[in-house]
Parts: sequence; C-alpha cells; structure tokens
Amino acid sequence: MNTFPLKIYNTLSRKKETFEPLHAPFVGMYVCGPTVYSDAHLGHARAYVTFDVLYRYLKNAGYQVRYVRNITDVGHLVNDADEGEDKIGKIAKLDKLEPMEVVQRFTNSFHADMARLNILPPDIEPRASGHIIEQIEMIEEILKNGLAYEVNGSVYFDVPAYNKDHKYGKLSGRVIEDLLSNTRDLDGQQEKRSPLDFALWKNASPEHIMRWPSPWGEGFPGWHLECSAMSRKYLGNLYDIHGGGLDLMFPHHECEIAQSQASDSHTDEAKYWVHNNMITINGQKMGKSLGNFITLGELFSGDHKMVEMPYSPMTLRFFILQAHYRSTLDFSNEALQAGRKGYIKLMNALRLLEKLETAYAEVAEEGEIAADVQKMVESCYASLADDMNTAKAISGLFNIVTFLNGKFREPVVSAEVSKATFNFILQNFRTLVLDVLGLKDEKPADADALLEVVLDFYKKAKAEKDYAQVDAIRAALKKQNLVLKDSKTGVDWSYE
RNA sequence: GGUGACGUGGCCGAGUGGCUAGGCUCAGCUCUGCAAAAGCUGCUACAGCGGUUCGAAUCCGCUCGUCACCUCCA
Repeated sequence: MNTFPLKIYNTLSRKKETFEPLHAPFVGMYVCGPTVYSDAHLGHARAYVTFDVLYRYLKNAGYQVRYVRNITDVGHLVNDADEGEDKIGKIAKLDKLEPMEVVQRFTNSFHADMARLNILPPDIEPRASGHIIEQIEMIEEILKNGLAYEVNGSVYFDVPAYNKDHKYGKLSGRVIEDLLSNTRDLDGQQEKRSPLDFALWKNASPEHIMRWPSPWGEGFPGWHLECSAMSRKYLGNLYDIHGGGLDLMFPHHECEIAQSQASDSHTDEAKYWVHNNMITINGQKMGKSLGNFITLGELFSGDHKMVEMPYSPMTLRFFILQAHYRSTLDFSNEALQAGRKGYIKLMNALRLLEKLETAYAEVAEEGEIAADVQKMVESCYASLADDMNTAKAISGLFNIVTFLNGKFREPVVSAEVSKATFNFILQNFRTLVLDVLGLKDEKPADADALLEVVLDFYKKAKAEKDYAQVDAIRAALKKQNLVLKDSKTGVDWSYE
C-alpha cells in the first residue's frame, strides 16, 4: 500500500524532491541530537517526533534505515556553578557535580521522555565526547587542505578562503558580504582572521572543565564539528538525510557542510537536508527569558501555568502531527485540549476496529464501498508521501473514522461491508496509526484506582451475602494474579 | 539593518487557480434510565486594497500586521 514515491523538501534546493536513496535499499539518516545540559522541552519533542515519523515511514516503505542521532556532551559546559558562597563544596570532589554526571543525568531523562513519546531509539547514538579522535582527524584534514589555521592553541575554519571555491551560505541562503556587514563584536574575535570564521578546536581556558589533549594543546572541539565527524564515521562521506530544527540551519548546518567540503570528504555531507519548524507558545517564541519555557515533564504533569491539566505524551505527539512539520506550531491550552479530544477519538475508533476483528458479517461483495475505502486509505499514504504531510494524513484517518463509526455498530459489522474490505481497513488503519504515525493506545487508567472500584463491589456483594458474586470477583482477580484478603479491619489485596 | 517565512471561520490547522481538509468549540436533532460515545444538521473562512483570469484563499503589485534566523538553541 505504501507505494507512493516519497517527496521531501530539501533545504539545499528549496524544493520538494523525489526521494532517491544513494544506495537503495539502504538509507542513512542523521539528526542533530540534544545538548544534554537541561531537561527536554516542547521543541525537542517536535523535532524528534518529526524525524521519528520519517524514520518509521522509510522503514515501512521497505528501506533499511540506519538512523544516527547524537548526544552533544562537550563544549557547552562551563564550570559556572561555583560562583556562589559554597566553599565547602569545593573541598570535597564528590560534592561537586562531575560534568559527565550532568551529562548522564540529562541523557537519562531525555531517553525517558523520548520513550514516553513512543519515539523509536536511533540505531546509533554517538556521543561527541567519545569521538574526539575522529574530530581531530577531520581538523587535520581541513588544515592540510589549507582551509583552517591555528592561533594560540585554537584552530579556526577559514571562511573567506573556503568561499573562494565553494559557496559558504548555500544552505541557509546567506551571502557572505551581508554576513560580514552585520557581524557583532564578540569575545575572542581577535584571534579570528574574519568574524565569520568559526572554531574547529578551542584552547581550554583554566576554568573550562571538559578538555582533551590535541596536537594544538589541551582543548575541546568546536560545536559544529561533532556532527560532521560522527555522521561520516557511521554513514559515510555522503549520506541520504540530515535532519534538525530550523534554528540549526544557520550557522550549525552551514558549517557542517563547509567542514565536510573542506575535509577529505569533499561533499555536502548529506543529499537531503530536512528542517522542522519551530514551536511557539500562545503565539510567542518559547524561551527561558520570556518565561514561557515548558519542559516535557511539566507538560506531562500539568505543573506549569500555561496548562490547566496534564497532557499525556500521546496527546502531545498527536498534537504535533496535526500540523505540517515545516509550519510553526502554536501551543496553547485550548489547542492542546482540541488535540486531546482528537487523539481520544482516534483511539476509540482503533479500539472499535480491534474489537470487531472477528465479528464481520458475511455479505455479497460490494462495489462502491470497497472503492471508497480504497480511496480513503490511499489518500492517507499519498499525504504522507507528499513531504510527510501528517496533518493531511490525519484528516484522512478521521474520514475513515467517520465511515467506521457510521457503518459499524457493536458488535456487528454493517452488512454492506465484506470481510475483505473490513480487513483492508483494519490492517491499514493499524499500520498508519501505530506503525507510521507512532501513536499508541495509552491505557489511561490508574490500576490502583480501578482495583478500588472492584473492591467496593466486592464489599457490597459481601455485605449483601451475594456469595456467587463474591466468588466471581475473587476468581476474576485471581486470573490477574491478585488475591483478596478479608480481615477485621477491611478488605485488601495482595499479589499471589 | 540583512535574509527568509507567514497572515485561513470562535480556537488549532491542511490546502496553493475551479471539485470549497480535518480536529476542537458552539447550537439543534437522532440514539439514550442518566450520562457519555457515535451519527446527522447548522455556523461556510481565507489581513486590506488593486490587478491578471471565464474563474483566485491559491498568481502579480502595493499597504498593514505577525514571526523566525542572523548569538547557545529542536
């Protein structure tokens, strides 16, 4: 069914292009991962849900995908925690946070958040700190090729020199002259020959706590370099898809391309550069300084002033998928409410469908209905193939839902629908919702609360000496490996 | 300042020359012990002005407005 050729918007060409893998049936995909210095937020959810769907889509279409998503754990971490008055903490090494401890903590929480969102883990998740050697190698190539220079233990990429034979700015549409006329004065610019130059390797100042030896002294790699080096290691000089947020397009991805061209790879690194758009909160950019920053934990718990109730991971996932990935997406309590209801409606339809699986009616073959169903299902796949238009695909799913709800009444399928047609819907609906969009039924119930309900019925039956009912409840719970215990103080249960 | 994007009904959000997505909300109806769920019906929009066209939300121009990137950022 998933036979429509995928078209994907390539930032490099600014056009939708038909996706043609470099080495079919294999597909290499690299997505810029998080910098693990704080909790994951709504923006992370959008980016990784977007590329999760692309990953799932490609796998579903029969490709063998190697998905690489890094963890950035070097460079950004400075030891600014001991500005305060805690002098004792400085004495005991164990009282201070090790940089790797910070990294591990937020890596763990990131993984937990991603799992809750039903985002498949990447096939390789390399850490920047584990690939210092590869990064140094790449710097040496760029130096050898004459497109970088060393100053005081730091190595900078020579943008003007590179721009002579290449076009710096080709991805983001920048023109080097425009960039030059608008540069700001920043620290450490004195070492650079041009303000556009960027660091490949930075000499570590004494307060810098993450440092590695290199041919140029102790330091740490520039933050654009890890992605070029690690993607090359695992996917090759040129691979299929590079993804990330729109905010990474410049300068991060621009620099990646420059590095790959300037190294011995001599490629644009990836054939298709794909960018998801940003999110806003009540129409405003999300930012710590704006006071509207919201982490995934806060959304899931409802512990944030913007939301009036907890919103589940699947509600968030559904909400994200209801917009096209290249549009900005606005978060508000009202919009999330709508998303929540829509998600519930979809899941109710899925449950209805599952229950009806064997309860079809025997009918003569239908003509028009089969054709209609075929059309509805096809439109969902076609939408996904058209630059991953999940919003349109979901609207198609809801058309199927309305059809289902109208035709099927529990527990019998409408006699107008044949078994073949029913199975066709069931199979494709499942594939689309569960496998490609990656939604799942969240069992909403709190098991303890449900057990309390059962216990209340048990107590009531006991009080009424309805022992048939009492035995039935005990037997049912026993199947769940639970046993009820009567005591003078009341009724309780335990694991059996 | 430079570059780019956008402005769709009460809200969110697809669509990009004719066939007027979808979800949520609201009103009514069917169903119903109550309540839901579900179905049906209604509210039928494309910032403003002008142009191209048989025909424009969709193309072009202008005006107004919003946003993003240019600095760490998904």
